[in-house]
Amino acid sequence: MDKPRVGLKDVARLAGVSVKTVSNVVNGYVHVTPATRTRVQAAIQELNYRPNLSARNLRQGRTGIIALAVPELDIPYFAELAHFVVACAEERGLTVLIDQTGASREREQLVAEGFRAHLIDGLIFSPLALTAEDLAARMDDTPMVLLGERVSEGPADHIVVDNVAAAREATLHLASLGRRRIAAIGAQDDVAAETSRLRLAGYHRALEEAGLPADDRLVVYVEAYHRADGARAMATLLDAGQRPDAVFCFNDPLALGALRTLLERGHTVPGDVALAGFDDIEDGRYSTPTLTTVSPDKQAIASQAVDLLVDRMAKGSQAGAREIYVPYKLVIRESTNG
Amino acid sequence: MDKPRVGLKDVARLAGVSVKTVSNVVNGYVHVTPATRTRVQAAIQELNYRPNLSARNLRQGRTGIIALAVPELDIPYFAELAHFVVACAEERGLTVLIDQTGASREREQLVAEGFRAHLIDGLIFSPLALTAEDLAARMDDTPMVLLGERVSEGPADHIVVDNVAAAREATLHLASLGRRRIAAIGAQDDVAAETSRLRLAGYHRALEEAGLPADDRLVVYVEAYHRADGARAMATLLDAGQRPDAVFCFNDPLALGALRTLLERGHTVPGDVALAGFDDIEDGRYSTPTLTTVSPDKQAIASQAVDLLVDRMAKGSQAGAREIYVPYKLVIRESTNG
DNA sequence: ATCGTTGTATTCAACGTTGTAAAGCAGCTA
DNA sequence: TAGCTGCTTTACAACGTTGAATACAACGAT
Repeated sequence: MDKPRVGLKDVARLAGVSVKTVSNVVNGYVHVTPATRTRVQAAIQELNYRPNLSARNLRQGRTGIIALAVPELDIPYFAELAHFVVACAEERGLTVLIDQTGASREREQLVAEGFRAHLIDGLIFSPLALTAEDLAARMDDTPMVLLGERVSEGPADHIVVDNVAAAREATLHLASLGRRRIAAIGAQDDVAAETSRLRLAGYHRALEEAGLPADDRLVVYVEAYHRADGARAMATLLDAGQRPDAVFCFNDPLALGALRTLLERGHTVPGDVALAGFDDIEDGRYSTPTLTTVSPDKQAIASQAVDLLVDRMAKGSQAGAREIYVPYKLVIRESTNG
Repeated sequence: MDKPRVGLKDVARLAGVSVKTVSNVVNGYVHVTPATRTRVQAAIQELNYRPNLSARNLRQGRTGIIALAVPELDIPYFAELAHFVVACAEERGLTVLIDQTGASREREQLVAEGFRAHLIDGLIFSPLALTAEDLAARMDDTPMVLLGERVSEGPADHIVVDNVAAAREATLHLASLGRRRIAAIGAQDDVAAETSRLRLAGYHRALEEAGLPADDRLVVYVEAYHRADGARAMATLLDAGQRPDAVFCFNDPLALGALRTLLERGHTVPGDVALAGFDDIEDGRYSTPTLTTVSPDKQAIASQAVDLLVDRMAKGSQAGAREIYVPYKLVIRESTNG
């Protein structure tokens, strides 16, 4: 009951040809007699031969595997993104291996350092905790595409959503409803929290443009971007007697958490408080009320990322760092339009 | 600007030792002089050497990679499961590669056929569309653990939640609230939809035990298990004038979709209609009302799956097919307990 | 002095694959 | 028949790694 471990060699012996001929058949090389081809294929069938990818990769120096490193798979945004990335990669004959960094700086450094070196041909990386220096100090030369803010001057490509503009647009939308006490949930202390900073900047810019005063008490800091954090943040606001008449949350789970707290305490949405989120995850399309949100084109993010990566894997580090802006749109739903 | 491609050879040359010695250092072999070890490590550092996993794997016949094949990553249940599997696998030094089958029979067959053969050491597979025959006909001998119903007599291990018992318990809970017209959303026509069948069986058993008549008009069939399907199913029920006073949905997204339709049409939950789901995804913990649901121990599912797989990868196909029941509990929240 | 023993380092071959170069073998033309 | 051409097939080496076998000291015990 041991493993036969069939290789080209075995197929070759059975078909009465050389190893290379079998290899040629497997790879669809043109100049093979139909007769030979048939015979070889029969042998392959009979032995249930499968090419050994490790060997092939060793020979070719490529593995056909790319890694996608995200903070957590159970954050819907990343799950949806992963879904698209896996699909895009497959179209291009690539396999995706998923790393969860848990948003820990240590794990992210490991990823950037290339601890998967030689196993992956490229890396799509959505760092959260990594600083610009961390990324700049990267030694590994595996091609990499970064998702999210441009945090480094290194030679890595970036796929970016214009967070400032999007946050501004969402906040202006709230202001356009006549709301004057517009809160923000999702600010972060962390030096590395670039995304948070940009969305906050957009929020502030919008307030200014709308002629509204910026009130620090309406900006709530959070640890993470889960529903629990949003719920807690909203509770903090309310407990402090700072009931806003609108809230811009820096992502959808935060908004859904905030929504929960509001409804739980008897406030109406959007009546008492209008609510907007960011990311357009599926949950927000079926919550009650449905959630107004900034909808980045995730399909575009995924396909651009894969395209850029494939390009860089092919050409080596020829091109300088590219930065690609992916479109987004503000989707207005019930939570601001009851 | 070409790739230096450093290997043991280069490190060896720089350190002035043999290739094998470097290999020994890398692998932490005991009998190496501290002096030599230091020298080699310095060389490794200087050249930024990384072991080539393809080569190592070729040599050892193992890759350290396992695959997790699930229908879709953007179904929260699978995303959460993937999260745990990736984490468990990592603890055991394994890397996870994720395949999305899209619940297509064709893709699932491909996975079962082992199109990743020689790339993965094992497979954790959550099939949806595959029939028992498909699985029985599997040629590939990569160790495999199946998640979900036992659909085959083959030599594969199964991790199972007692769907009948869980569905029965959820339905009985609804009955215990005094509800008499209890609907079910999530039945499926597909021959392969074993899970759906079992949950339906549990539902029927509960009705019987509670002395309630089974009414076919209260059982709604769905295409898939997304929120959209649940919303549509609920609309169908209501449009047919069959307003139930409780609904057991075969998973949480269905329930959340149904909830959306109910609220949209002005029905109260749980006042008019009590609602229970299955899977305990995060969304249900923050919806309004929060969702009563069957909560399978996902952490246990993941760790058991990885354990079983590791075991089988080690021992070859010694043991017969094992079947492991994972605990679940009914979590009662607002949607049945307003 | 000889023999093991132990610790350290090396050589060799092999894992399964494919690129390169070249050989074999037709069917031609001259 | 010799020489050419184009198709088909082959032998060989190499990718980077590690297990097995082995060489070489240095050591204590006989």
